[in-house]
Amino acid sequence: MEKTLRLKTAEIEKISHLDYFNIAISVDCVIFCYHEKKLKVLLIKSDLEEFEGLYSLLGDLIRPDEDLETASYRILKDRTGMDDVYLEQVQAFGSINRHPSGRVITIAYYSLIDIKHHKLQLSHHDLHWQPVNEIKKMAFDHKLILETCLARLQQQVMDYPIVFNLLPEKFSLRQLQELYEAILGFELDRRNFRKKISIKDWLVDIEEMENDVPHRPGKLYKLKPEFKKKGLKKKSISGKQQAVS
Amino acid sequence: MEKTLRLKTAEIEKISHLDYFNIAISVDCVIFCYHEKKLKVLLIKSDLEEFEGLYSLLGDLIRPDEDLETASYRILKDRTGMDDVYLEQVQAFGSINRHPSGRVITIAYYSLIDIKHHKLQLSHHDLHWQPVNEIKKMAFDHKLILETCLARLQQQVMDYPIVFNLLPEKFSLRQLQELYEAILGFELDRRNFRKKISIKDWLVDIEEMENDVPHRPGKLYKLKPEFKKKGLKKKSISGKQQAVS
DNA sequence: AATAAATATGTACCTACAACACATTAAAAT
DNA sequence: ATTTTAATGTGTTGTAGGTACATATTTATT
Repeated sequence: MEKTLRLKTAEIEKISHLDYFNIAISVDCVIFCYHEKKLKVLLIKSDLEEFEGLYSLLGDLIRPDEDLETASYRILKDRTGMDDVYLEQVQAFGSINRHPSGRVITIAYYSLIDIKHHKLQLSHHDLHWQPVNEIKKMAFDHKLILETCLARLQQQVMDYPIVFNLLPEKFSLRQLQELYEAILGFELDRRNFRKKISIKDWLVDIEEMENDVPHRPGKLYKLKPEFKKKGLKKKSISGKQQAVS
Repeated sequence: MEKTLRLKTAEIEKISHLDYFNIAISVDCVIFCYHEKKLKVLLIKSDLEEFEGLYSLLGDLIRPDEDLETASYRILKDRTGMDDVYLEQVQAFGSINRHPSGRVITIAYYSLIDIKHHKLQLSHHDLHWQPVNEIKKMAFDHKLILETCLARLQQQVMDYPIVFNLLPEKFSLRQLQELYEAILGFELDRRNFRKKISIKDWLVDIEEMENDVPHRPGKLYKLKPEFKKKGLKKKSISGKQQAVS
């Protein structure tokens, strides 16, 4: 930041039309949902001719009056009508030629939304929920961004209670396990999964049973209220507290 | 990226002097070293009047012809003369008012360098190695950035062989443990630490002994060659492979 | 030769995880 | 009404790793 440090406001204005400011900054959102037992991502058809027929993530340039999170939430709100969701920054992507029309550095976020709570104008906007494991090619470097965000989600999913946006209020352990399998991409042992989850102490047994299943109904659970919404707590290292200052 | 998507090059030029491009992008590097049994960070005295007397991280605006990593390595090279180091992106910081002179979004990297291998012009440039646990206030939001990067380093240090840049080629297990304690901020049990490290299988016993210590000398070790330089491998989840496509 | 201080290694206990088996319940089929 | 089916719910065992803790060994110092 040294060079920037030395700039007074007047100087900033002087160079603001120079090359340094010919870099645009965007936010791209990997919006996950869970539908038909699959993990899906919200995509939009690219209308850049370079990427004809390909889909891209939802994103937009950052506006001067909004910070990064605000920009991400704006995109989410615009596209899904929802803003009460889990959202996390993953990484910045800044290869020189990642955007064919100019230099654009993008900051990737992922979020998890309940497909039932939102009203998409899917018909209007070339918007499309695509199962993640069926995606082959995407516009820009968005395939890489998607994979990076998915990997991050997979890392966090067992440690933090973040996926409950993707399920209805009340759910069975089977539903939860199927969701985890969709996210992780492999099958889990039912007994071990239940043990793992019960140790976490994230759920409340609400003393109700499934009633719409064609077999023995399972118990229904809710996420404990203290974990609702943005429930990311950092794990402590080695059981002890770290100290910075 | 929808808006960006729709831009042709000509359109980009048209709006390139508008507000959207009045955001500057920088890279800030948290450069760690290990010296006198302390974890230290390379800082530079701020000469912004708003931050008189405070230090800031080393950073610079990103140039149009370089990607994010290149910019980080440039800063490292300029400031320390070294480019053969571990470097990792941590997070972007983009609060609206984080920079008093204008809108600057910054992408934070951290790196680990061996203080003995570099030639700083400490006297010239107001550069200064500051122990991390003695830092109280910094310019901009750099205290937050530092803490975020330190937390990331602390997360990774036990899982990946990344800290060996900070030690001489040959080192004893005691030296290594002291380094870990400096990074983590708390003491470790000697016997358990040695066990943990030996399980990792990162080190080679080079059949030499310390000879400059005023007590019983310990064995010396080297990092296995396959982990030299940038040795970050992602751990698999739950022992199985993930699949995206 | 005795002392001090650090190295080097080992044990016991507990927790977590993976692989695996069996009894129970409710719906569906006979 | 009884049997069958398919899922739920709960164990057990073996293994690996983590934490707490003790003892013997080696070198320099006194």
